[in-house]
Amino acid sequence: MEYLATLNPAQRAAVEQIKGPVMIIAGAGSGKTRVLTYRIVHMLRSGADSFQILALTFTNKAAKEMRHRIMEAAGSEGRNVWMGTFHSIFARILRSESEKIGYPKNFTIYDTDDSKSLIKTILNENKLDDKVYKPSSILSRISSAKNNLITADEYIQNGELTEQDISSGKPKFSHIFKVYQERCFRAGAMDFDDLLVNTFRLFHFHPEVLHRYQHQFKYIMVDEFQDTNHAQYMILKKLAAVHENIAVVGDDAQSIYAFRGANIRNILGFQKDYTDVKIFKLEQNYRSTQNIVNAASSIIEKNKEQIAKQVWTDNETGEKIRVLRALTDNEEGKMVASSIFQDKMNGQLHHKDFAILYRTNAQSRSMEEALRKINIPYKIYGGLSFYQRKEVKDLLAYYRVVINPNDEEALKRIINYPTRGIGKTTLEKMMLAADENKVSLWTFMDKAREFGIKLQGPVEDFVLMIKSFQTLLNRNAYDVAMHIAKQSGLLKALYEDKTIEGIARYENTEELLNGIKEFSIEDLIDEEGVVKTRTLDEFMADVALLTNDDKDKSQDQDHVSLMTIHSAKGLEYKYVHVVGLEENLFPSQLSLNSRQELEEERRLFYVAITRAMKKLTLSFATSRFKFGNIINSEPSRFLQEIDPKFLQFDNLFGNRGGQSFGKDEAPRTGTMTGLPKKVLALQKPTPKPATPINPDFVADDTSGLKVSDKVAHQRFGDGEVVLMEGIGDNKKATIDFTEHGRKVLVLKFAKLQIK
DNA sequence: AGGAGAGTACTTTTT
DNA sequence: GTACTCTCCT
Repeated sequence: MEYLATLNPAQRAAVEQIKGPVMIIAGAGSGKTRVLTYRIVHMLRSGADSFQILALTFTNKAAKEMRHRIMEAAGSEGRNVWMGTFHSIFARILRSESEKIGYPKNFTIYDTDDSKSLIKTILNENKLDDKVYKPSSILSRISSAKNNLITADEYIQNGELTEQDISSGKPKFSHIFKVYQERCFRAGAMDFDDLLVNTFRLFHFHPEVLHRYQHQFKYIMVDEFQDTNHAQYMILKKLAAVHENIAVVGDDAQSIYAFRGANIRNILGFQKDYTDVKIFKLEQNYRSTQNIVNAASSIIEKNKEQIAKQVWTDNETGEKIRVLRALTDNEEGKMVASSIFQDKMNGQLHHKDFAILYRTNAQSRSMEEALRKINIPYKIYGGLSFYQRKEVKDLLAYYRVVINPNDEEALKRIINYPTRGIGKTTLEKMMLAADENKVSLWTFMDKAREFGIKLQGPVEDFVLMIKSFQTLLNRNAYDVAMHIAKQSGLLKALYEDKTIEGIARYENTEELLNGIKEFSIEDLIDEEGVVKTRTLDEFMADVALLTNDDKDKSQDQDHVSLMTIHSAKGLEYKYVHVVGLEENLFPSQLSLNSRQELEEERRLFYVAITRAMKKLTLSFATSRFKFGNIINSEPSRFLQEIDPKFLQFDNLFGNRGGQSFGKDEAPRTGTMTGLPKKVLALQKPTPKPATPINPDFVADDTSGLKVSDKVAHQRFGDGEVVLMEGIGDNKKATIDFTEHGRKVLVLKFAKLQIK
């Protein structure tokens, strides 16, 4: 039991308690993954069979990481542990049981795009305005109903819910929900949420199936428990009901998925549902310096809703947290890039020791540009997944249709791609007729004669082509995949496109085919030693659940990592830059409506800063591109919530730190340099823009403004133009103000008098 | 039916 | 700025 010796008392106690309900509250950087891994090792050493262990995570990344660590610690024994995301494990169960609840074995998994596309179709057919019924918000409402295990029929019966829809101007919502569900079912398709709902239904209506899994999973572990939603928790409770060896690990301070239905209250519910629960708190942080840990604590204590715990560390005090101020988002990128360059040189570090974290994917652009300019290798994580690229989805859609022709979303994608003379009108007519007859689009096309309709030649040809592909399905996955890619004409269409993007698309398609090739040569050998051919439907089984890092080989290359804070959860880097600390960006404008949402943003910030081991740098820009034009931005309130004794204000470029935001800037000293006074004012509810000094101030027309013109600004007083740049609405003037220093003003907004 | 050009709406976060 | 949608022309 040598592995136990490396643990601290709290960790060790949590590892050794493998029986009964257990809750582990694990602060950031407290060795949570280690505890989870060693717990599994401990189970195996205590005589458990690996296939009796179920370990659930929330993201692919976390699952992959844990699998890796277990293989490391427990060797090949670890291979049989049931480990994966909720969605992938439940998909696996449903693959073998789906017929019991009326779905085909080869059911399709609709991704978000498929779901939205189906919703758009339904809106169209019902002549509903997609400005009122926005597909994304319809989908998220359907999703949240499902996450709470509310069926479409129950929804319609529920007066409170339908009342909400009426008052929000969407009285038809419940109808859309119902039709959506019927259409998914008819297509033999489950969306992401259905994987949970249907697992619950399976267990609920088929006790014998539940019984089997209850007995199989003697030990259950759940990572990131704070991120589970109601449906997931209800399934867990069912699965754990026989052995009750269920351990949940989580940190309420890192709950960042409430927007997706995650329910922190599950943590409280767990304590109520299992009164004999043993609770362990992991509070010692092994990851970060004292400055970082303490700064993080000073942030998170602003939240009202949380479980009391004291995260602390034995590590060195470390450097202060650096705060950088930039004029524009592009300049922020330059600052971050050159700061990485300098730190790397000074500290003899690798690029992979650095990460840049941001709130929204759109922010990656300015960082990328700056890194590229000074030749720093980088890699963007997240963003558009390989499997979400149009050309990849197109080819996958062929495979989906061949495997499950009722898959209407896939069918719609490929029926006229490459173009084969089946236009929009024909398609819509057929879809309407199919719906009237309550059959799938494919069934209608296939059996058109029985409905007394003669289809156009191209449609008949298409049906025959798909059927010919279907006869090949029991062969080797790669052979079939390649055959379809060629015979459908898709590969040819892509090959003929010689634009840069076209070539990239062709290469992506090739990459997908290569992936299938790799998959297909991993022959399976069964107990009798017979080599089993890997088929295309096996490859396709959970392709909808895969994300970028599932096919990523270049893990250990030396590059700076760029990602959203959400996808950084669970990771750590020596040097971390959190960028875009501006009001309306972080915290997001959309989160300012309620305290709950603001607290989630704050937890997100907490997650961001606790990723850093050695040094943390925060940055913000005072103006930034949005919707194609420049908007001014103010520093985030979060900057201000950090106890200033942990902060240090730096100015990498020139002497801008002494500049002010407002007119009433007092001289600053020492580490306070650059601390915007205006930020302090943000503590008050809504900061009003500064009132004009001179109410009679009248601005001149500045269209003819040029360098060395003398001007006056209503707040900054007198100054001289030193630089003009940009055209049209983006025309900017750099002006040296006598009392307020140098500023760049966008003429469209700036009120200036020419002297 | 299909493509090109113009117009518009948009940016949270992920399975 | 971009991605998607709509409309108009061939």
